[in-house]
Amino acid sequence: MSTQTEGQELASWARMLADATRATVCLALLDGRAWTATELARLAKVSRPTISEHLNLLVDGGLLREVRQGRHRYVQLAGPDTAELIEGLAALAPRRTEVANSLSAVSKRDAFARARTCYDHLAGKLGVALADAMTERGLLDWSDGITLTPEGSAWLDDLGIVLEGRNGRPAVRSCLDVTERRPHIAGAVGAALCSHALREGWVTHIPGGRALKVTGSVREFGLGVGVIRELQP
Amino acid sequence: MSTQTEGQELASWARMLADATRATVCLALLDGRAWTATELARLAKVSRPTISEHLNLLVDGGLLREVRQGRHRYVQLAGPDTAELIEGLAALAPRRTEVANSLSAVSKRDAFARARTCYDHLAGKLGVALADAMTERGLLDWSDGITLTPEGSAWLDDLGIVLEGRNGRPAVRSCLDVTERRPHIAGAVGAALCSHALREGWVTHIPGGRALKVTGSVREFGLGVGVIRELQP
DNA sequence: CCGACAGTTCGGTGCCGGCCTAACCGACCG
DNA sequence: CGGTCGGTTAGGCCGGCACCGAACTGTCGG
Repeated sequence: MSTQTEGQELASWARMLADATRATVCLALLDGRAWTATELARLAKVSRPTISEHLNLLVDGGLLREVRQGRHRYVQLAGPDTAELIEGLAALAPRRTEVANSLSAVSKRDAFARARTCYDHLAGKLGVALADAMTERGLLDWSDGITLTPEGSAWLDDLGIVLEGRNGRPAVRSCLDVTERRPHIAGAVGAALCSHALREGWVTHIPGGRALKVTGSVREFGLGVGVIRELQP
Repeated sequence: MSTQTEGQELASWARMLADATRATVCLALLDGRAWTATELARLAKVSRPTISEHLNLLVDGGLLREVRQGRHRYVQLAGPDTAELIEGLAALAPRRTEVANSLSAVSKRDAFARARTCYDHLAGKLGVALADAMTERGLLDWSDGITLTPEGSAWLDDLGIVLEGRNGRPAVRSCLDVTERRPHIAGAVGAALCSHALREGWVTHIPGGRALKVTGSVREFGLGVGVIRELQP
């Protein structure tokens, strides 16, 4: 366990993200969807052979998981833990001041900050507000890590939410929000809440990104009207 | 805020750690001390010109801070936040199964797991046990992030611990323990507790690493005898 | 002053890795 | 079956960068 061999491992791991193309891919994959190789090539503005090599590297490194279907190679983050890892890093990495000049860029960024998906759960002001509301109503217990209280479980039942097959995944996990810098809800419950909200139409995807449009129905989540107003343009 | 430019930033940041030599340096610096360039060159087994370039890169990148004194160039982690970042990454990076074969390696690793410093605070079983004990006695409040309760502040006073000049640093912060995978206490309080324990001789450095020798006096921290016995060889 | 020592600058070398084009394989589709 | 399209393989190019030795700057101690 010399510092040197440790260094080797840390470095070889960091190298996976130390390339602009690969980093772009991983960031894109944070939307939780499976992308095809060509889609990613177009996104990262490189040729298909190039993206192919990068994907090999990331899959071999265990960061990505792939599914071959016919002539397509679908690739996605290896799992929730991997997603958390990328998320965390992106949140930690010192952010250079980003200048949003054009009007459309500004509104886009605002929408992103208001509400979006983060891998498979809700994030942005919406995600943080949801976590706050749940805490306030005694649905979450933060005393030791973070857990769902009995009231929390009952609440999920009321909403008709069932946690489907989570193999060993923690029911609820906190995840540092990239824009808010405060925790929001991840884990199996986070995923279930997100898919429920989408299924019920409480939030809908804004095409071309991870940003979400928030409807008044999110009050079903126990959010106050004032909060909800802030989540809308 | 395109995914592409984000990728650039994440990548350029990750590149700092994507070299075995630089990673080794950062890991070594986790002990919180300031090292000279030559020491690091010897540790990483590279020439002095080479280490000089690496240090330039890390300092420019904001990961390291340097102090020039006479003909020496002392370098250390830029700050607590940077240390947390490296720590976090090292904890997250998938660990290959490390085989400790020799007897001395085993006992070394055990000592490291039992008690050590982590940047400027206590870690290992000791760190986690301390956090547990403080929580149990109502000195810490985990309901919103983590804070010191009034009882906690009083306890610090009793021990004669004063928090010196912490410019904007959170009083108490939780930090994921690399070996235990459970939180221990960092932040200004963590640093104060650590330096107090060292000053009082409750723990002492085992030469040649970050590992600590634990004496019975740590009961002053409110640890049970059973716990303390586990912390000793 | 004159060595000894810490660190840097400079030039040069070698290699690795990211990228491309061209050619190929295999799946799907009329 | 022939065309199209997604993906991979092969080969070659280029740039960057990690490294070193040698020479230089600057500091400290006799």
